Amino acid sequence: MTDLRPDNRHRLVTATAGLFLRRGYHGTGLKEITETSRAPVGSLYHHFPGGKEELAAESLRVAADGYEGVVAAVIDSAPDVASGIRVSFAAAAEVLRLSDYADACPIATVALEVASTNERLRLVTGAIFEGWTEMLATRLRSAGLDAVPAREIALTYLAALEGGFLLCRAAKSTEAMDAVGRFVADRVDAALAEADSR
Amino acid sequence: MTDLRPDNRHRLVTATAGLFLRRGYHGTGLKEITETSRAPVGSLYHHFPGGKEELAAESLRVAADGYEGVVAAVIDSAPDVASGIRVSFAAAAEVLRLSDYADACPIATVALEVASTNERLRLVTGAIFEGWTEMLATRLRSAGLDAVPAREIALTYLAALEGGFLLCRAAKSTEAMDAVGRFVADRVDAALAEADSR
DNA sequence: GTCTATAGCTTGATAGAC
DNA sequence: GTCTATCAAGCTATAGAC
Repeated sequence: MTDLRPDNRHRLVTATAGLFLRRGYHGTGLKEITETSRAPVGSLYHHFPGGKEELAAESLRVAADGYEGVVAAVIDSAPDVASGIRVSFAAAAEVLRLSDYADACPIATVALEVASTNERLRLVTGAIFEGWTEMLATRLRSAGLDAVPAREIALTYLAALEGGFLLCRAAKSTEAMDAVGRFVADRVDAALAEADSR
Repeated sequence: MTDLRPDNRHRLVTATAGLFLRRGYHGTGLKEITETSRAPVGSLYHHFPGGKEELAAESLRVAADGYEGVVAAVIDSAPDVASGIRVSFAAAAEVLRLSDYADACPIATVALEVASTNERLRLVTGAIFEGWTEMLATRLRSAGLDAVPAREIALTYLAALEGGFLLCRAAKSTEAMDAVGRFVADRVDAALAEADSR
């Protein structure tokens, strides 16, 4: 997990993303960031003149790109979208269990923290969720759904996954993720069956 | 919104709950809490010897009880559970819009912040979500569902609502809540229809 | 029980040598 | 670009008068 690259800027970004995942925005101090990335404070302010906020914006975007890539790969490696979605929920539950319920969405905690207090970061998180939704909607359209139901199901998938992460972390149990996974995958099956029958 | 009771302890709790809603746990300082509740620091530590953590635990429980009461009242005032659930999603979207996307779940932000960093508060948030799930499952059982599907749908309802809050706040749009509301309510309709036909 | 003052530490940010 | 020293302001918590 530790970044060994001799590149302060890169290590600052990955360390920040990792700390946000478990501690959130206000729970992560610059001291902790510079310590775990082994970069001096001056280096942080050289690469990110906007300070913590600017570093946070870039870290969120990088973490989001990585997460989107992983989810897309999981879905695309399945024989069809519906089973890909089913597998992605199972994988989310498995990662939660293996990480003692720490590794969940790299954006959600910060998104809630900044939603009403930091407009710049709120826009960053909004754009990330919009990008994820579009990634999913694209795959559902490729499977035969019209644009409107594809977007609706994509939003429902994402909301269910995020709500599942929240309930599972609070309970230290994967029961909620298992329940929402079944629900969403069944819905996708039904929507695709209906589209095929036309 | 401001509490006018001449009771320091009570005002501390309600002020804390209100601040957590918009700023989260680490984003809320004791200074802000004592200022908005017009209670001195000494009074805080007299009533809550455990400091911020103990005050937070009680504030979360009080806010959760209030929220559960409102949701239960909304659902119970509808002619049946399915339409009650439909109305509750519409009400959540309406409150979001009216509050400029600030008034959402009073627990979620803190729950994510503490999930991997504060075991005592994590247990408090876990118990709250469990209580809400049971409140919903009870109503679904009363409507005719068996215990297992009732619990599954209750968990899905809650996860969808929480995920909807997250996406709506980040986007400053109710699109996600509208989408998940339709999906969950339709699913409840289907489950109840199947139970009735037996 | 109420309240003020303040300790002790950490925070985000800056200045300036190298 | 890198790094250290340091700042002012914030934090949580405590002491002790009333």
